[in-house]
Amino acid sequence: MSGPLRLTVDKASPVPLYHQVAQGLEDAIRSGELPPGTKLDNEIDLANRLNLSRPTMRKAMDQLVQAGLLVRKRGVGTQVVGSQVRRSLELTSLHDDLQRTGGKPATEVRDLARLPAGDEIAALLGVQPGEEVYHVVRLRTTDGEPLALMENWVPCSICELSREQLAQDGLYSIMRAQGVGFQLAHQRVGAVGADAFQAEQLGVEPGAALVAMSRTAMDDLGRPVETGRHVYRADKYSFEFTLVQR
Amino acid sequence: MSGPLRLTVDKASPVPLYHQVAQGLEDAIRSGELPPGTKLDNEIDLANRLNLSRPTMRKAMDQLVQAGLLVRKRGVGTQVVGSQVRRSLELTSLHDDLQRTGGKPATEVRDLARLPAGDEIAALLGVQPGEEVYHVVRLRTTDGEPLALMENWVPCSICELSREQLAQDGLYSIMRAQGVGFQLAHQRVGAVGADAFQAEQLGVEPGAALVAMSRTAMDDLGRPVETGRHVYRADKYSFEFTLVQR
DNA sequence: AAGTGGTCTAGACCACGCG
DNA sequence: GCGTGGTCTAGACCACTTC
Repeated sequence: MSGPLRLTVDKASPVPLYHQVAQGLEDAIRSGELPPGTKLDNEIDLANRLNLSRPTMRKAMDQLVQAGLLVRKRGVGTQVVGSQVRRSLELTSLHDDLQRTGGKPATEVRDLARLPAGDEIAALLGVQPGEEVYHVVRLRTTDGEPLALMENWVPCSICELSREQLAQDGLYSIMRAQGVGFQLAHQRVGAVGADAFQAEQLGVEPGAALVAMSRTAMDDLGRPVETGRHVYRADKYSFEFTLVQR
Repeated sequence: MSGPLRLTVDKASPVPLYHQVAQGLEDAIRSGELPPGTKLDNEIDLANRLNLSRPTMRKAMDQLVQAGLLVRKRGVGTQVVGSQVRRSLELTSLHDDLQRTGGKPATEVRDLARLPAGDEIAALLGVQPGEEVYHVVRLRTTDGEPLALMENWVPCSICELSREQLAQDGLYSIMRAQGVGFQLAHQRVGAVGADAFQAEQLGVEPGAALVAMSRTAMDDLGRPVETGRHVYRADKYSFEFTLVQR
């Protein structure tokens, strides 16, 4: 591909240039304008054509390599990954994981309580055992079908939670609106057989396989602000991601 | 932390400077020399102290931010993430995922055959239906305990496989030794109830929850070179990873 | 106002793959 | 040998946070 590749950047925009370029390239790839296997022009030409410096151009391409859309090879060039399986699984969203499934999501609050943290939860949240934490249990449904049972703990010192908000807004939205700046999260994904309560809530047989996820999220100072354990119906949910060789 | 932080770089080494710095910082963090919550000096001072340019210093720190070890905040500074849960789960290894569990891993080859690709496998591998592919079934054990049942497909045109090699070396090692350069992989992780064969092989009850993983790996030209479906005993295996807000 | 990270530039040299 | 990506430099200006 040495063709035109209509792509423009707005140097006056507050959006970083490398981000504009990355977005434009990603759109071109996902739209099929740059089909799988297409060879891109070299970095310097591309940079010149957009009136950018090479480091800026490279930073844009770095993002797409990281996302698994481009493949670079020294001495050869850069190509669009040759596969249909590309999909959009960046793993970067710290928002609720369920947005992308389509359908009509709804959340029912099964429990909301303030209670003293047990040893395990206290350790995960980096607070003293006995310090008050919120305990939240929610059932997530799409189109009326149960999808996930979510149990979360949040230190009461960090924000305020109410049933009304939780039914509407998602835990992360509520916390973010109160000034909690999420930065990173550690996750563990496995499988577990449904216990009686989980089976009843999710509408499956006891012992049925469920996807189990534990997560601890941290704010911009690197301190834990939320931890949770979710179980998902295995027939309706799985985690997807892209690994990149570094 | 404005202390010395003994950290040196070797400008003559073939190892990139930013990688040396990232490695040194990571070691200092994991060893406890830089405890959770420690505030680092600013980027310019650090760069000067190591006789590096700021972009190089930043690139090193970028890696650790990406790995979830550091947290940056504009106008404030950079800190070591405040949590014990840090762990070493970069998700970067395209090697077999099982190395890190310790124990004595062993692999038994349950099947190795050349057969024409079905529609689904052909689509995943980007070959014509009916083209010959290897079908590999292996059982992975640690300390004699079954851990995973692995089923893989590889186009015969890409490399040669034998039972002897497979019992010894791991699929990826064999393929890499024959010039296949892995670059990225798409993975999907979920849960599934064990069928009769899986239950027998893994030593669990039929219907027991298993961790299910599907993966398609691609070479440096972005073409699929391997696809597989693995099931793991849920009590012995889970996937861990770190999400970073971008 | 001062200090921090976020972005960007315009060069440079090197290592690698290929013809 | 040539073209490619990989690395590195020495600056610059801006946006944001804190005091």
